[in-house]
Amino acid sequence: MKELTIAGLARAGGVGVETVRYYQRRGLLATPERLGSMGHGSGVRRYGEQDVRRLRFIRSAQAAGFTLEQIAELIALDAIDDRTRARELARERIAALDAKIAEMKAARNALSRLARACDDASGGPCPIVTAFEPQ
Amino acid sequence: MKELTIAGLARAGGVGVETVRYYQRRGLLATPERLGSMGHGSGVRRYGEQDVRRLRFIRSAQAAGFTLEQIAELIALDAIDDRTRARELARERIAALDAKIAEMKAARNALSRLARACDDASGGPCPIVTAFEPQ
DNA sequence: CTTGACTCCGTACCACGGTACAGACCTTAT
DNA sequence: ATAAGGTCTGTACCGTGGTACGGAGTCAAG
Repeated sequence: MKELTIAGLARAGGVGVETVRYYQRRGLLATPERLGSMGHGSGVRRYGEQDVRRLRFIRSAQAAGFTLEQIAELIALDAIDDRTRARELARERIAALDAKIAEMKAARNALSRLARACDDASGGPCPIVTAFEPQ
Repeated sequence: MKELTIAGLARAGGVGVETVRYYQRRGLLATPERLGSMGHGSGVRRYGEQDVRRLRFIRSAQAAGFTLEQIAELIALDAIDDRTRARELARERIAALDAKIAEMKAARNALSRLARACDDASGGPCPIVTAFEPQ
């Protein structure tokens, strides 16, 4: 069941070994017992499917704009099944995401205008600094 | 023409005074001469429309995901009217923006699904940690 | 002509999310 | 049995974009 070393876990999650350790320090990933032929305290830690899923969840939640602290909270909420708070966090994130998406679309259009202005008026001016002005 | 003090400029740009100074240190904003009744070197710096526009440009460009270093480059390009490089930067940013927008929309939908799943199945499980898994 | 607010300048510090060692230990292949 | 290469722990450091602070100077109103 637990066959991966930390490097395998990191690879499966698309992160570096140091990042896995960092997440452990932050309490986002468990730190299993070291187990080896020499009994307690020696040997190497092993990781399994659960850990890979957890790691991938962290990355996805990050992509959704959650901070590591919020992700820690989500994981804790999942453990105790606190749906009310989870919904609250999700809805807050959705609102923030919607705002950010709108902002980025506006920026995208401003840039598009800039590029077109540069292409078109091959003799005229290309005022970069005004490219973001409203209309 | 130049009537604003640094606090006025900061207010006009929606940032703090310390942020204006930081941008000056980074070379994004000019640092006009101090001028006062006591001649050279004394007095207070004054800012005008140009500075306000520049400051607003910086904020917009930031919203578009440019780093302060890239913004410095854009400003320099504007000064020397290097349209080729400006177009290049704009197109790179547009591509990055499109990718990011798509990613955020996906995240938004995943969260939306999660919230609905929580609302609906009032008796079943609310698996937050699985909400981001593919499909 | 003082008082209070603002400016200037330098330097220090902050959060965030890692990344990079060093030095000891463990495991595996040869 | 040994050498190569991965692991473990602790601590230090990094880039980005600010934010805070101390002490001196300056300005504007009363």
